[in-house]
Amino acid sequence: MILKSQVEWALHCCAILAGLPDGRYLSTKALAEFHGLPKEYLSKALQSLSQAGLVDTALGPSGGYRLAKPPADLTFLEIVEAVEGQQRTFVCTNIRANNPCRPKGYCESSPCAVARIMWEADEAWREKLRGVKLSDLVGILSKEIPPELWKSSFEWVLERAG
Amino acid sequence: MILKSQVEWALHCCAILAGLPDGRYLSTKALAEFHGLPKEYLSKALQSLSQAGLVDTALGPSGGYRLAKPPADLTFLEIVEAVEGQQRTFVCTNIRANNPCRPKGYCESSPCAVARIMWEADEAWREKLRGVKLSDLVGILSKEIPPELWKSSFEWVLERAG
DNA sequence: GTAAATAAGGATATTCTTTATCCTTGATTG
DNA sequence: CAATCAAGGATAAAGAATATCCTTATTTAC
Repeated sequence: MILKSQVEWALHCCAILAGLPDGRYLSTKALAEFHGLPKEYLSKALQSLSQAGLVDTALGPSGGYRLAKPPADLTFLEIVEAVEGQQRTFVCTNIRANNPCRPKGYCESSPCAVARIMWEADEAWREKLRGVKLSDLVGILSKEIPPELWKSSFEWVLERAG
Repeated sequence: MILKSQVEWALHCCAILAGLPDGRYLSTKALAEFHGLPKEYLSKALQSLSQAGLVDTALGPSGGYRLAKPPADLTFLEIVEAVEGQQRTFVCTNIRANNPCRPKGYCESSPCAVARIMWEADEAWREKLRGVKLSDLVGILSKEIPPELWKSSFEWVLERAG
């Protein structure tokens, strides 16, 4: 059970978009080049973000993507779910229903106890991701990335932002 | 990102094995029939439990599986990881290393911040599963399952336990 | 107005994982 | 000695992830 690589891509792209000056857009091409990713396939991940309403888009030259809201209002969970979907990691196929001892027509009152426990773990995962804002990530990165690299990356992006 | 169906199977099978009297074994055939699962493939899941040391096995007629330790000492996490593996759900491919602005030979001091955050969420998921014992599941089931069904299922199992 | 650049998205292909099924081997029981 | 079992190897089918290619409509810059 492994998350799509697009999740990683989307998170890194959002981190870059978070540094974009107001009103500017960054294209798929620039984001793909910056991260060394296949442009066409990265585009699918960005489309997922767009469909989820997390980013705004603009067409034409100088078009591209920008965040739809401030980084402090954008959670990891939103980004992860936009790409990965909202489905739970544990799917209950209700195998207890195959119990040969069950009376015919017997009907469960509630979801399977196994599923409920697994879903609680899922929820703990989501709750953790819900508690991390994109701005938190940017804060960490700004401390960890050497100032020169931070600056040159910022300039690299600005040169390409429409 | 969805867990293998074998995880569900393994959890339900362990719940059944938890009710087995001391020293008795239950075969793959019986477990498959009870849950309506393909015997050969369920066998792979049970082999995973065996390899992880969570169950003991016995060969020959009256052979099969039994828990290797008391249900109160067996966690959901152990069962899930035995089948699903211990790999994290988020794999960091270190795409930051593709940043065209990076000086050559530049080397990261620590794992990517994005990965660290995602791994914390993974750990929250694991921690939740680590906190649930197989005996907790049995306790819930014993309250939820109608007494007659509980009893007839127990007898069904006993008839087939070697 | 026109050419270039863009997002959106449909169609297709490739690779990998999951989900099986079948068969052999060696051990155990009655 | 025949039946039953776990273990595990080999193989196949189905589905998901990972791409690539192409068309369309829109926007910008000139």
